[in-house]
Amino acid sequence: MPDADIATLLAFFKAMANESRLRIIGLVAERERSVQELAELLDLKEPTVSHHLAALKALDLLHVRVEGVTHWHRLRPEGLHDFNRALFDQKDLTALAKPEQTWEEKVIANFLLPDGTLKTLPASRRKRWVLLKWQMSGFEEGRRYPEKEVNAILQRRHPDAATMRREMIGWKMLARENNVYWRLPEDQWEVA
Amino acid sequence: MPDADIATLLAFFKAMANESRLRIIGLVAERERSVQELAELLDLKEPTVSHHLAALKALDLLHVRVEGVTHWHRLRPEGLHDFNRALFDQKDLTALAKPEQTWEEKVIANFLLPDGTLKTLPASRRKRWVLLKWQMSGFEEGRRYPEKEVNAILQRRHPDAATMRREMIGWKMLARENNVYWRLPEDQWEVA
DNA sequence: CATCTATTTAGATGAACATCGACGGATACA
DNA sequence: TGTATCCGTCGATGTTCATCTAAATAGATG
Repeated sequence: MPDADIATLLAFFKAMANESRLRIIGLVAERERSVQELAELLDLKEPTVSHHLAALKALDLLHVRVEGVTHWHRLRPEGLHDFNRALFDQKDLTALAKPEQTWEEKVIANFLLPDGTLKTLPASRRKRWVLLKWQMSGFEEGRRYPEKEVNAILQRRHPDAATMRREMIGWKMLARENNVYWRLPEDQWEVA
Repeated sequence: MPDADIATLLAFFKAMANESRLRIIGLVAERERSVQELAELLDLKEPTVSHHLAALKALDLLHVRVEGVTHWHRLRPEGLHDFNRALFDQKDLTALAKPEQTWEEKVIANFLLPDGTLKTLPASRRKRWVLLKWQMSGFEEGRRYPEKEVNAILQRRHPDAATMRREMIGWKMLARENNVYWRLPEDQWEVA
């Protein structure tokens, strides 16, 4: 864990903010434990324990050794120490204030592949609007774009340029006349 | 914080397991902040921020300076460091396993009045079994008890000695012959 | 293959809690 | 004394999550 972004810390704290999971951590810190052993000690049903173990595994806090049908779990203490360092030096702490990834930024991050193109166009009307707004950075105000150029710009992100173009016009981000397009001022864009 | 009991840690993690509170911590780590300033920065209403600040104050994580009607909050970093030490030293960690008041101990605690007698005999078969096991500490192995003495011992906890006596025999904790009773070895007791 | 055991998945339920609007208390200031 | 500002309390509302039961999976064993 290089630096502590708020989402990572939040996930960690949520995992620890539960008595059952805390006690599981205590138990698997001592020695290997099976699911049913934990269930017995905690007075919970196996599915519940399994659920908690999955949460801890998702944070890479556990090591699992499978022996037949039995799963032996033990603590990976390095996992905890990573979080420890991430949290408690002051520099990282004030950084918690900054990283507000807004909802829109999260939407974009979620649909973006490593190569910078979009996985899909979201089904949700509002998310599609976010991605269209985002793509408007490809257009300068005061310039006129022939349809071929509009398509080329949009296809850098996703092949279905026709849909994106049409919706951009619907939201009044782009205007068209005689197959020539131009960017409208941002304060005239409609909002989702 | 002398040593990390599970309840204290749990309270701390619950406080941190929330994005708004984490971001508040980041903001008040930088400098003093008023409630409305935080509300603005977090895009929340004042009552919500007030609620979160109360949670952090309850853990003694904040310092508040009142200036007229404005409350300036800043982080008390020592607060965080206390929790840090409590958690991440290995000895304390496995200690999380111990404070198990086990389920059985909780059952006993729940049915016990301050004077050491039982409120009632639990309706649940399994809980009644726990309380019978617990009362077996009144009997020594290798000794023989006339019925009158058995009743006297049991009535120290609850007046219905007959029921308890009968069930102890059913669970093979006690054996009887000719109205004389004796304690059976613990590994022969049946379990609920 | 049939069966048993250890675990996981899926879906339902209930409790805890984050957030809000409405209101009230306190301080400052005209 | 009235009014504006800042904050906390209260009650309502919707969401998140811990837990359970039922059922599915998967290895072991006969």
